[in-house]
Amino acid sequence: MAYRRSALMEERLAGNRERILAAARRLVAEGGLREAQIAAVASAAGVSAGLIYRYFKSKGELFVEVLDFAVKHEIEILTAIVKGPGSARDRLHAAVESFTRRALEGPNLAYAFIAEPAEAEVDRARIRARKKFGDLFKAILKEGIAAGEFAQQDIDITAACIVGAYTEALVGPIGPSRTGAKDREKLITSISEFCVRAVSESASPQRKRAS
Amino acid sequence: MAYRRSALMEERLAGNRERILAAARRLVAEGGLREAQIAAVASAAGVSAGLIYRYFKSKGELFVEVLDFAVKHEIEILTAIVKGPGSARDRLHAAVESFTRRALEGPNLAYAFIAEPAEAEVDRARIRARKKFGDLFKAILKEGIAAGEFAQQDIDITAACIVGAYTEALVGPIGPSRTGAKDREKLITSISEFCVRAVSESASPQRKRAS
DNA sequence: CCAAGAAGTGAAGTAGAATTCATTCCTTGA
DNA sequence: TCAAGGAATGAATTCTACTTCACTTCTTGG
Repeated sequence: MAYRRSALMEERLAGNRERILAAARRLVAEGGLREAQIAAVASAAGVSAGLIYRYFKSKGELFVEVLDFAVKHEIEILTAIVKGPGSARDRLHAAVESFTRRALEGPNLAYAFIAEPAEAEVDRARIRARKKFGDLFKAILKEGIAAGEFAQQDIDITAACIVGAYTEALVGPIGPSRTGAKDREKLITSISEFCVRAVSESASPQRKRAS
Repeated sequence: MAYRRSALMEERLAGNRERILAAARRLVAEGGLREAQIAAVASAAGVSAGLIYRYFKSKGELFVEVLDFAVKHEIEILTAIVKGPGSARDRLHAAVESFTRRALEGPNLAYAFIAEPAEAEVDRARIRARKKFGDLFKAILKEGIAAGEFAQQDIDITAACIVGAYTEALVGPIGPSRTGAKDREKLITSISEFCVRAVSESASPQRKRAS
């Protein structure tokens, strides 16, 4: 027995792992999953391509971890809003606003997580993430409907519509190129207001004909 | 000169072309662009992979044609609704309902055409298509806002939100993917109503900020 | 029926990325 | 200091598609 992991070594290994993850995160944020190839990640992390496979079973697994990390952060923030004070309407508005604002700040990260196709594993992780986001919205919807703030509606479908609405509205601006900071605020506000209106009772009755 | 295309032959060739396109369409509808590889299309069309390149310059060109075909059909139907009679609200409802109903008949086709990224050429075609859909909704929105039926809002962003909402609810991971005909009607109705509510003035005035 | 030439084939060529693995470099404990 | 064995390397391999092309089959007009 001439070799055993020392605490120092253990730390160094953990450092490697973290550096690989950080590099992957950075590359995705900068250029989307497209640009985040194993060779590029390795080079950015200052390790060899082969080493990545000592820490992660596959490329997919690495990026599932990257995605989960970001989603976890996102969910924490949104959960705080959802469980926080205020009317359902205000919280819904705040949640959408918060999400879209951060999405616009790290464009490609959001794009990657929302729309960019990837390995089957990553896709599955993305679906889990979307479900989690949907669940948060469902919680607000349930309360809002119970409180009479929102119109009667199917919360599953509405939650899907909300996630879809802000996703689509974001994908345009964050996919191809960045939008100016000025338009950005407008975009954030418009999306949030769209979502709030969408769940609220309409002013004029649904039946109403052109007047 | 011992060979010249006869009318019969001409017809046969056109048939091949059509069969290739049909196979591509079917594969996309079933499994998205992912599943629609040249080899698979060839096999589904009953021709060799090589033959496809006699009819289409590249994979991208083939799928641009597939996309354009579907979009053209869709646009025609929606245009008729948009330019038809009725209040803006009714027409918006009808347009979303019409689109979602048909989308449910071929789920992934809609998704692939609206959301799934692909070859650069296909992406460009997709962006054109999206713009066309967006323009149709924008036309209704403009009229509805002018007529006082809808709330004041940014029509570009709203149009994107509408497209995103029904897309996600139809084929996204949150919405139900395979449902019975009974739920289907519910889904169609819920989505359409969501969209109409989303553009209409809310019953209770909306605060700009939680105060 | 035959030869010219198009239609059609599908295996080989390519290309871009992921993954492996023989080899080298390090760390550790005796 | 040394050797055992893990850590790290990166070129070679594998994988997965698209695309080409040398060859075969079919159609046509004489």
